[in-house]
Amino acid sequence: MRFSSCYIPTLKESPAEAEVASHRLLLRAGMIRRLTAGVYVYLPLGLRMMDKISKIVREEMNAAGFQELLMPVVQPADLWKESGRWEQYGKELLRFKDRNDRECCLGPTHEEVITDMVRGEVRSYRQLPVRLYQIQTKFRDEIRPRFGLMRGREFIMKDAYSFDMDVPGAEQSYKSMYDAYARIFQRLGVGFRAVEADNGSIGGSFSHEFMVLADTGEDTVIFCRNCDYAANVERARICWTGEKAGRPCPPCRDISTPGAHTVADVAGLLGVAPAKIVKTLVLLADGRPVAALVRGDRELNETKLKNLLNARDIKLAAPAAVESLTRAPLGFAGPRGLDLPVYADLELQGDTDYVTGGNAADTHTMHVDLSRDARVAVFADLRNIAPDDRCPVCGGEVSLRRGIEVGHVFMLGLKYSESMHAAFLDEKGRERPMIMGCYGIGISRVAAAAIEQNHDADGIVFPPSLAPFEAALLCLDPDNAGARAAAEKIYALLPRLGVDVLYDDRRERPGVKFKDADLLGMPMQLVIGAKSLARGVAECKDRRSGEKGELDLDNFESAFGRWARRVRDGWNEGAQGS
RNA sequence: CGGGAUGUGGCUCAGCUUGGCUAGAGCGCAGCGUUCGGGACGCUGAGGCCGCGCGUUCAAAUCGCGCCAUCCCGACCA
Repeated sequence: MRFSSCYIPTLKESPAEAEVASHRLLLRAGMIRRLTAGVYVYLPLGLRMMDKISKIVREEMNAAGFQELLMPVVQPADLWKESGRWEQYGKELLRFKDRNDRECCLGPTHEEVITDMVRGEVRSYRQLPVRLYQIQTKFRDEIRPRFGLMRGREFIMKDAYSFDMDVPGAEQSYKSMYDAYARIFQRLGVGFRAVEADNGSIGGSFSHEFMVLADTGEDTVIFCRNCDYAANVERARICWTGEKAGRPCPPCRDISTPGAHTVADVAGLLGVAPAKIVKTLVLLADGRPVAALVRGDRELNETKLKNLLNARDIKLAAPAAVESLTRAPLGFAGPRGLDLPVYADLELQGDTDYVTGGNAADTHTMHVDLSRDARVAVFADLRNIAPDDRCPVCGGEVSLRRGIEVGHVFMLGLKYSESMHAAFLDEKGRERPMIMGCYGIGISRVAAAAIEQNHDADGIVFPPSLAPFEAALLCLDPDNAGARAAAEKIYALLPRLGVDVLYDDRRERPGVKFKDADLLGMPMQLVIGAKSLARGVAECKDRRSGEKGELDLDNFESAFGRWARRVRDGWNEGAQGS
């Protein structure tokens, strides 16, 4: 493509709305524009990038034996009522009525639609497995859209679904998707980890997330430094190997702690370690109040509590509710004499003689032995894993890193096939539910994550596999007939070598072209000007390493071929993953 | 939904505290000229319901109230 005829509105300055690198650079490079909160236009360059990603995804999906189809964005409410998610999904599901007053929604995912379709066609085990995917626009009315393409409300997703007749078959489908995902992210040149994850509102029996490691990620993942255990913190099991404390402690005593609302306040005032304080949190599980206890230096994991209680929804109680339930202002709740079901983190069994809230204003209680002084319903794993914890598999040391969830594979089991009656007849003529899996990749989010990982002070540093163009060709002196002719010749040649090129033929000053080429981040830069022409060469620059060289114009094709291979190899060596 | 911030030409921002004359700058855009290897320079010019509404006032970008939008921090997810 000739730059002069392209719509690539680059920006010299960063728009104020963009905070993180990928958002800023996508805007500056003229790849996206915001239409409204969390909804973006993909400009030509941005669309080319999406197409590059989609192409790789399609190749790997097809290779894994999945077939592409395309499902509608608008879906009837009936299907969602059947699966039970019309009530479950919450406000993220954008609902509306059509002219006939029928309830509809915009598809945030397609389990219902595809299950409905498959159950209508598939009757026999002979027709299984069915393995399908699509690349399509999704809409989720997110509470807080953020960071450009990272968390949009409207976004592009690849979603795949498998229907198998038995568990081994379903596991085979799951495995082939898991492997395909690893290949996809490797080919896209992003550093990633596959981690165990919670299933969330999709449901099912187990799942893995594919995380791109980046400090701006919204998730935290932990992985073992010794074995290959890796998990989302939401999910990471904690192996508490301590002994149950039998150590007796003195009787409880209330103590005045005016104004000490936080663990830090109490620790400072009483001169005790945060680990000797018990945090008492009041939550509403499906509207029912419960208390959760964790050590003062730990964080409650609400997902674990939600799963333990089998609750649909869990949230911290509002301050007013806490006050009426504990008869004390926020910050002074304690398990002693509390008239609520109390759930305590396992680790709290390891000691006695804790400090807790006193359930009265400006009061804490010392010398608390939870098994003696409180009625704890269950001790369970309820907290987030921390850097000082050990790997639940091998006991090794763990690391915590931030990550961006770009893919998620779910073993759904019977969740949808039972509620929506997707069944088949097996070889003995018995009716059995299909075993399902579903698998998502956030195509637009991958783009953001890749840029988050690959950029520098000058702009984007695109991995070749998803660069809108693999090469930039700059003609610095378009008015010089010789330079122009040489550039045109290269421009005609590169596509024949399988390299798509953005040819900057604009009548702009050289500085403008250099800046734009760096900003747009094409992996290979070629420069032709009167100066280089006089030496009989085209200059070349590897965008990533910044390494410069010269390619002989007389022998251009082979010189370019060698250099291009070096640039690509540099990326392949850099690619990592697990 | 709670907390914080912001809203002034296409972009980045000043002006608002202490109301007052024709609302400014840089970038970008158009024309002309000089330039021409890392976002040039000069001259000329176009472009603004100062987020919207109501109010206070002789007078509002500026003060008050309400609304809307956007961004950031916490509960969801690809």
